[in-house]
Amino acid sequence: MAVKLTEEFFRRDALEVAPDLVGKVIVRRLEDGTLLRERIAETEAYRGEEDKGCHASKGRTKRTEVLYGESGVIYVYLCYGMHWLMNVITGEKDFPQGVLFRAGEVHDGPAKLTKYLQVDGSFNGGSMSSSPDIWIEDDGFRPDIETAPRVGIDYAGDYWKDVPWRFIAKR
DNA sequence: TTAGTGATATCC
DNA sequence: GATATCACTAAA
Repeated sequence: MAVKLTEEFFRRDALEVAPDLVGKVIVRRLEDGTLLRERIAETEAYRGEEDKGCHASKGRTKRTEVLYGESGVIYVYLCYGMHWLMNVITGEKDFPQGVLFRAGEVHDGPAKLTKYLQVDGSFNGGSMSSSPDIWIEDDGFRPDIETAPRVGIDYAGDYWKDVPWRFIAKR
């Protein structure tokens, strides 16, 4: 029995939402009606302006604007000119925090996920809790979860790059 | 290990 | 206007 996650699910702290999302299923409906499903295997939390790994740490800009918005909003960001990374915003409005979808069970790697799901910049600012094209389901599966330091943010400094805000489903 | 890629931010 | 930076991947 699959339940679609609502905006309330995302309105909690990123550090609660991120591990809760592991084991959930991303469902993507393509324009021709095809349904793509991918169980989430790995997420990372980005939380607050003081988190040097979070884009919002540099202040509120055009790019990070959606981080400050409503929970459940999709934040899609083009990295290195060729990779779309997908996040969902969590927590209250005006507090920048979100969860990055880092890997699925099948498609391991943030850019591979978006490539498979055919997510691009046009999804930025959309909603994960009320969009007809993409949403997340809870089918009751509860994996064991491991934590680890986040990756790809060595520039963030000794403290922030080691914070264990990465959540991985055990196999 | 390194090249490739382009939007964004920051600096003239 | 120009340059530096980057939550990555693939190829070697």
